[in-house]
Amino acid sequence: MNISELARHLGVAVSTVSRVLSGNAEKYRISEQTAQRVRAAAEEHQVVPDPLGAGLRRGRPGMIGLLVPDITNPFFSTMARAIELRFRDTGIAVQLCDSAEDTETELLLLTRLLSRRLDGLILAPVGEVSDGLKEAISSAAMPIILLDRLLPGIDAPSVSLNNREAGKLAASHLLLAGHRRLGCLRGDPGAVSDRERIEGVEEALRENGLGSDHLLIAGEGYTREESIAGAEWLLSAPDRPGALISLSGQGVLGILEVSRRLDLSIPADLSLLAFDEQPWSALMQPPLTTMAQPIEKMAEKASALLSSCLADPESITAGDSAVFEATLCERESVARVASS
Amino acid sequence: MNISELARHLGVAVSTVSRVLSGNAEKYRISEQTAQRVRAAAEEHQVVPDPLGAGLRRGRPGMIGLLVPDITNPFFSTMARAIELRFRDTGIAVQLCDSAEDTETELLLLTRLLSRRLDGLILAPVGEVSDGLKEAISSAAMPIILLDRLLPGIDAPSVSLNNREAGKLAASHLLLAGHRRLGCLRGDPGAVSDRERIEGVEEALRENGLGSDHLLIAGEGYTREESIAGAEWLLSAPDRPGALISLSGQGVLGILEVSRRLDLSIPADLSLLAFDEQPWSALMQPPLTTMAQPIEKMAEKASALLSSCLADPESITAGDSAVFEATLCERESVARVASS
DNA sequence: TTGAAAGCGCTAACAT
DNA sequence: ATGTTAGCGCTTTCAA
Repeated sequence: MNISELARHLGVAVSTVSRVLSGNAEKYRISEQTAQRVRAAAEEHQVVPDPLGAGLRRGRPGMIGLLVPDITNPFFSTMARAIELRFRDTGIAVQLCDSAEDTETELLLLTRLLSRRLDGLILAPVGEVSDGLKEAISSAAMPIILLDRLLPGIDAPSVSLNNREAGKLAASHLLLAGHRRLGCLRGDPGAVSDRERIEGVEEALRENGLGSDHLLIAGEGYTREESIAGAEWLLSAPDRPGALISLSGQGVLGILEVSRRLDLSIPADLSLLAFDEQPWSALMQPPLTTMAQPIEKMAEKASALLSSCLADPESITAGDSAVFEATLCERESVARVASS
Repeated sequence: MNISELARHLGVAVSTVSRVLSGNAEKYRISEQTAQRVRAAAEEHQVVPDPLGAGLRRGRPGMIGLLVPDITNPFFSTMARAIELRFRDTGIAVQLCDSAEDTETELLLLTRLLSRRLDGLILAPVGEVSDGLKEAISSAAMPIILLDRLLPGIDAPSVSLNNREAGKLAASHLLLAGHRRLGCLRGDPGAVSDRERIEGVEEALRENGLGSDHLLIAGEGYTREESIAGAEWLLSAPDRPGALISLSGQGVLGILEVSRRLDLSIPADLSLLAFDEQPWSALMQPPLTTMAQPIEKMAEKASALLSSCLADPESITAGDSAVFEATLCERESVARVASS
């Protein structure tokens, strides 16, 4: 049953029912008596205004899009949950899309999402900027919030980590422990976030009077195979780094697998610091030292930014972007060594 | 720009544009020339039929709902990804909802999803059946596929694991290794899936001439705290089991944490077998013996069932439900002991 | 305080 | 092979 039928059933006008069920009874000064009657009948017959009709009329479907590179990554699934929860109360649904860390898929999905005339979009991009992506985002008819990995040259409100500082913090921790040769396993070589983290690492090295010849970088992607390949390269280098930083949450698994294969003991032979705190981080042997991101807070902030845009599209600009700080979780995968 | 404007722009009827852009050019014998012209113009002006209008007219929004208990659980996020991918090509979007393993939230979300008049719904329930849930599902106006945790008394097509057999397989493995006292850490005590797994365990015990006094069961939920509490109870029992089965993917983390705290070494002091293969399972110390579920295949099957329902609601009944088998991944967390 | 009616963008039945 | 048009369910302006 839809609201017109309900209206006929009650002998009132559709508009009255609409006003009551959309919570505008007060605004239109519907008599308390009528309102009650409508609500009761709606309850009884399980009548809810069809979002399709309402959306069409309003010009907004009451739905936002969420495009992430990998919902399987705890980082993004945690965000997805927080975002859905946050918008639930507003009566706004979340449409999920997963680009599988692939830029082409990402562009395809983004285009579709944009053509769906959603209320807005939270985009956690793969990280590489193409002309197509730039074009799509800048010509978008809906508010877009960038999440996690920013896109240089794209001017949109965003929520991200202070990657440079996080990288610096990580490297400093390793340097302070006496390490002098560092290795970084990154995810996507094109992603700014990883690049910024590496810049932070380099800055820490510099402050310790060390040049970039003390830093090895590898990694061509986020998959298990790519992580393993990168880790292999790092750990079989002639002058093997004594400490590794995994710049992505998944990368550390590759490092662990390879170090086991090469019979390198952590932290005796190799110190390890991994970005992203995971449920299993503390349960590894040894427990992993990690850089934790305030995932929920970031998701919350992204949701808040988008909410503001929905209320008033002009209220938020790229200037309102938020940057969060990572925190070091010291455990036992980093060993103190005599600095040579 | 919408299709009416485009039609005016081209000097053709809206219906023509509609027919071309909905891929029905052939069916309506639109001339190739006109079709080309429309397609080109649509491309140029980035015109896509508004799903809201189309959905309203068709009576279907071109969207399915996906309600999971915890998108943060790799089991469900992997499924979510597979499902979204599968429906992407059909042009059907996926609305994500997370019930946070809470039955009340679940019912609320389910009610909302049902009132959204979606094309269909894939429901991975928390596991407990309430009257409200039963009522909601049976009176639903859209096809619903149950995923993973079934609901007794609810007659809907479903995709699940052969939990009984999986439980039996797990227990047999432990018994064959010489263990005689087993412990199970379950998630939700109300969920059938866990109950069936436990039945399988009991069956294996029985076949080995052992009564249920050889089995300890604990666990009140899926959170870290609940897992730890359950593990603590199991491991501090007077006659502590020599082998534990984690019935949920997360539970094993609780067991690991508690066994470490109690200074129990795995597998020397305690054998461990965990349901669900995780990216980190093989990288634990020792590598974990697990029961792997064919997640992608299950997601694929659920999608296929729902697709069939969308094509013809009558084509699928509860009888078409699919049951998958788990496979044992033998690693090193189970020790062979002298059976007493 | 409530009702009538227009129209959101689209598709499909009907008309030509 | 294409055009005309009704109407999907709703909200909101205008009228009373």
